[in-house]
Amino acid sequence: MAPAGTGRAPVEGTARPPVMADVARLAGVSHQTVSRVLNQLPNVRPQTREKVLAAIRELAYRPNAAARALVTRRTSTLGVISFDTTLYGPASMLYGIERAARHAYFVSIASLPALDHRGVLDAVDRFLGQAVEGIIVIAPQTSAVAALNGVPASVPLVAVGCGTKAPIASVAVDNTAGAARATQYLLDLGHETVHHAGGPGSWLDARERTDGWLQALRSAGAAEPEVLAGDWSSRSGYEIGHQLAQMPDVTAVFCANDHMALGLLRALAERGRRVPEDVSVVGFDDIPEAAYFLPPLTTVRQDFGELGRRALRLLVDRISGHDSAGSRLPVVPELVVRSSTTRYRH
Amino acid sequence: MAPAGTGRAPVEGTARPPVMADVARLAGVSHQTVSRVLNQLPNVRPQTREKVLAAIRELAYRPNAAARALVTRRTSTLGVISFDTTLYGPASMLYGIERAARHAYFVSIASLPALDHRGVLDAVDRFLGQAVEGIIVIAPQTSAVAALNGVPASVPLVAVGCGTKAPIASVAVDNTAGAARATQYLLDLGHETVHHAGGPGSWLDARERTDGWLQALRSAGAAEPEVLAGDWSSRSGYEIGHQLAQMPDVTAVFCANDHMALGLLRALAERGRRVPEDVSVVGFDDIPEAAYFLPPLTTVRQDFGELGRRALRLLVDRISGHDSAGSRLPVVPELVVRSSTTRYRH
DNA sequence: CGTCACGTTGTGAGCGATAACAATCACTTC
DNA sequence: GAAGTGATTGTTATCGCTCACAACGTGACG
Repeated sequence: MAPAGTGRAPVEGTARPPVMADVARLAGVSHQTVSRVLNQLPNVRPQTREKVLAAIRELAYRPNAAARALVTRRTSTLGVISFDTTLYGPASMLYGIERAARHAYFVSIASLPALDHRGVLDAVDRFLGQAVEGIIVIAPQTSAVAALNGVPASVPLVAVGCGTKAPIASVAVDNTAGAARATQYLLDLGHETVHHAGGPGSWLDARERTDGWLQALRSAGAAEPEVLAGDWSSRSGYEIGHQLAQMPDVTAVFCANDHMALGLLRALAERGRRVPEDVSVVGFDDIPEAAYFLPPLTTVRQDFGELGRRALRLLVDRISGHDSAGSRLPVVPELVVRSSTTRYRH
Repeated sequence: MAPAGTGRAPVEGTARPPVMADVARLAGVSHQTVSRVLNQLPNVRPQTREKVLAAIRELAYRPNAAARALVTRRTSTLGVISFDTTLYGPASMLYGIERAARHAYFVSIASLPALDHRGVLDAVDRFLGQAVEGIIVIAPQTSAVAALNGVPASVPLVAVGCGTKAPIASVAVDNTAGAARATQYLLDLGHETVHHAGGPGSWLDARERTDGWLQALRSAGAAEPEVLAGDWSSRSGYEIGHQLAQMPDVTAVFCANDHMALGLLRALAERGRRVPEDVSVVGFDDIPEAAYFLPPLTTVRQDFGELGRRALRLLVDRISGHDSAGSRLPVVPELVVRSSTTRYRH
């Protein structure tokens, strides 16, 4: 047989991946019928469908995503922008998002070393170039939220873990309630007041936790000690611990997160202040290791995975148009009592 | 002016994003010239280039990634398959990879709850459907490596953190050397032998660390205690710690990772065995918190970020054809001495 | 027995970019 | 002054798929 004039000759060396036309030829149908089978459209005779499926298997055919995206204008891709995914919180949220999204979307990531205005906008721009269908920003810093306001609304965008009062679609943990709960618990134990090792002021979560702590103190009429601000790291907790250890009236400390609490515990131990006998300590997050600190840490549990799943649900709702307010309700954190806290004896 | 018969009328409501032809029309050139400007091809008059760039800016034009991918057969996308990205190691590697890749690639992720044969193959398949240009597998488990052997070589694939002896292209930390170094250090401090809280046997890293420990013991002629295997978690370290605390001859313990060491420290403290006076403890990884354990942990530092970067370099080399063996050299970990270890007094 | 409806299948026209090639123009160069 | 050279620009085909619509066959119905 002379080669047909249809163009593509079956070259030996270059194993070009099969395309829909190849499947159609092998199955003895038109390319459109193959497309119908692929997209599960009705009105294909079962027998025909079987032939097509067999041809697909035989050729190990895989539809070309780019060609499909070109015509449907859907990429089935979401973008997640996150600050340092090495941290437990962001990593857990990312994990929750990806697990929930994978059955319907690809998840593309952008990890930023800093959530400055420029970085966030660049990341959004990159994703728009990739034609993602939606973007989730794990944006715990005020600067990030500010940047998001400057984003054109050409693509659905959801923020997560950026405080409950952000002016954009978002899901969040009720940091304020969690912090108030922890503080109240310490006051109920008889402590006259509670000191606070705070997070960095540029983070909404940190501010809200400080707010919750302050609210609890005020409604109890307790003294309001100055906040010692750290940066979430154990190192900063350690430094704050040394400062607090010098103040004899400190009997209870609420830390902005568990890592800072770890550093604080070490500083107190070095100074000979026993926990919980002399000082009670509470953390925030309930990282998996918190139960194995010395002593095991009383802390406020955040369900990061659930947060990620809710963010995804909210985003999918926005992509499809119907905006369900339900998934925006803040996730309420829960106090986990361990042995780093005890009743204050006068 | 009557609307031209070129088809697309400028509809008011449906703001269709601008395409290359729109830019060309506005700039008064052909779409090909626009393409040339976009792809930085030579032989475009500076003046023309400026006109085109101005039109691009005015329309806020953004090239359509799908259309480009369709014709170039390049998606500028990489896939990263990882086991539980919540863990510090995988999260750090992912971070390193993404940071290194972003200037040239999009990074799509797949987090698996378990690295079984099926899950890995599914993830690879998903990525092939997305037409990624390469895949990195953060595959620390033997089962994952086994699964990778069954993958068709249609796309470049690199494994990272899967031990140094895996039969596929990979980069890794020299776990064996690190473990031997830690063990030798303890022996040099005068300990007659070193006990080992091991990781799960299904992980190559765990096996290699156990190997290194064993090698060091053997070459020193020391006794070889039975390995107590955990699962990386603080909880398992805690349980092993309770077992070891009952054995009076235990004076030094090498833990497979820092989290297990944390649990072990707590168990020893509960049993009244002081660290380092009664028992010296060494970890592995040097997570940021290790310096703030009680006492601060002597450990073996792994540079996960560097590992991620090397994995990316190796993958890019393979994509472009020239396979540089250089980046395959194992990363040598470093012993970080803190106060959880001390000389053994007879 | 013609017509209509419906289930099933095929045909042709794009989607928005790049690649290959042709066309034009300003200068040399002999 | 004709031909050749290289820079610049335009024209057309093509990537692999989905969409809109046309065409076909079959049975129900008047």
